[in-house]
Order: sequence, then structure tokens, then C-alpha cells
Amino acid sequence: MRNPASEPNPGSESSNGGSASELRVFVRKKRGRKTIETQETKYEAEPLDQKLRGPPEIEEFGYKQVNGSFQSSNTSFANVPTGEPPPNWEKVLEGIRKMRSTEDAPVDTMGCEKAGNSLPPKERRFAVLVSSLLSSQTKDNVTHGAIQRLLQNGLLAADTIDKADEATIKGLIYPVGFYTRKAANMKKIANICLMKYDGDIPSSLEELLLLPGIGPKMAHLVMNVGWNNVQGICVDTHVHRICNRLGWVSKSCTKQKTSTPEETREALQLWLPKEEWVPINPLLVGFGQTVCTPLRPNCGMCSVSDFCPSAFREISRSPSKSKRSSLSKKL
DNA sequence: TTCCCGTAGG
DNA sequence: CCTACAGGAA
Repeated sequence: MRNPASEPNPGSESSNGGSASELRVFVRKKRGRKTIETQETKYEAEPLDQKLRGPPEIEEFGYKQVNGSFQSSNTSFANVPTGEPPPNWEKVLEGIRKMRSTEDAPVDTMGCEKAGNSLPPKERRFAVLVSSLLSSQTKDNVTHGAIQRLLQNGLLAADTIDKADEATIKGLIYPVGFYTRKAANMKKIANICLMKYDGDIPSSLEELLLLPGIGPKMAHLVMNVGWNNVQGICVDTHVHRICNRLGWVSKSCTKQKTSTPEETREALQLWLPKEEWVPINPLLVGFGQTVCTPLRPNCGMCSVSDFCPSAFREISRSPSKSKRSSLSKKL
């Protein structure tokens, strides 16, 4: 198929939010099959320092349409997908886009990227980093509120956070999920940014991953949104789950499902055209919140169930699978 | 009570 | 692999 070009682009997002939101679509039946094959690949984050210095104009992201109207000369390095794309993936993607355009999922409200989009580049990047950190396991409105309070108190920059009291940070970000640990991580991150990056945030994936509380999911999000430099796909639990249900990813040379988001990311990057790397996250997150839910997915209202190997097959409910910890003990 | 779900740490 | 972390929701 056609090779992806590369490009930076706005938006993507993550977090989860969790308010309700319905989405009614059409109905279909089931059936589907799969065949995939992945190979292993590495693909390493490139230097990227080269071109970014000054952030492109990213502002408004709203991933909504991501009219990649501008494509950077993001030299096509070796990152192009090399694996065999799963059958019908384009139809499936289009079908999901249609379902997603009908109603809004919680993710549509998005909060973390817009944080500080009116700030100067450096401050904006720092805000993106902090927003990402706070957003995990936290509803968007809660994250947004925390960011607002930090901003109002002048605590959305490395130097001020570094000087601030951890208890103060904790109080301001409450009630985001894991606020105690996040407050501590914010202090550490602020100090690192101040000491090593002149108050800016790290500009490479590797360096972002060294920050406490920043793992692969957030690091890719920050590269995408903060630096407008797409090094990889931001794979969260929704992307991980849905790609496996669709048969879009598998362990190298086998048909087994991938077992971790990182494994999913590598498998997905083998074939998904790069222009989809950023939009795939908000697309599948929203789809995962409304239709392809973790348990009891609404296959009946999914327009692409015809192409999904897992459609109508998730019986779940039975404790036979994993989850033996408390169960086996009790039984 | 169990699940949600990203990261750290055992 | 497993559990802690916070707290909301099923």
C-alpha cells in the first residue's frame, strides 16, 4: 500500500475522562477473521533536536480533523511501516471515524493539550508535560481544574514548582488521581527540567522517559503534542485492547495477541501509515469509551463488527480467565 | 466488591 | 508476573 509520509501534526490526546456519552450507530452482525503478521522492528527515536528549537505552530490541535495541511520535511527516516497491513484496515478505520463523528465521547473534550496553549513555547511545553502527567486516571475536567489552579498560582513552570512546597502542589492538584505521587513527581520533574534543560522539557523520547512518572504512553504523547515530533504511537489501554480485538497486532511471527501496550505499539507501527500515528489515539480512545468498551463491548452497535474477529465473542463475566489472586484464595 | 488503567517497583 | 496508588462507577 502506500507509504506514509511523515508529518507532525497536532493533537492526539489521551487521558480518559469517563463521563457517559452515548453513541448510537447502526447495527450489523458479526464474523470476521484475521491474519496478521508482524516482524520485529526497532526504530529508534531520532535526534530531533535538529529541527525543533522553535516549536512549529501547533496551538489549536483539536485532533478533530487533523487536516495535515502542512507536512514538515520530516525526512522519512527508517520508521516507515514494513509489516503487512491487516485486511480491510482502511474500511475499519473509516467505519470507526464515522461512528466517532456521530457523537462525542468523553475524550472529545480533551484537556491536556490545550493547557497553556496561549503560553510562550517553553511554558506551553512544560504545561503539556504537566498536563499529561496529571491526566492519567483522571477525568478531563478534573485535570483542567488542577491546571487552572496551578496556573493561577504561578505554579506551572519549572522554576516556581521547584521552589514550591510539595504540600502546596498536592493541594492544588487534588483531586486528580494519584495526587500524592504526582505532586512528588512534579517536584522532581521541575527540578530536573530546571537543572538539565534550562526550565524546558526534554526534547527526546529517551530523556522524557527518564522523568519520574513518565512512561511510554505519556512520553509519546508529549513528543506528539509538546514537540510536534512524532516518534511513535501513543498507545494506551484502549488502543491496546482494540487493536488486539481487531486483529491489528500480534506477537512477532505468531497470531497471539500482544500482551502489553508497548508490544502493541511496536506491532502497530510496523504497518500503520505514519499519518495515522497521532489521530489513531483519540479515535480509538473515544471508540473504546463508547462502543468497544473493555467489558461487554457493544458489538451490536458497531458498524465494523463484520470485520472484527472478536465481534460478539467476548462473553467474559466468567472468572475463569485471569484474576486468580483473590478468587483462587477464596475458593 | 470489582473494574477502571499508567507508572513504579517488587 | 504481581501490587500500590485514588477514588469514581458498574
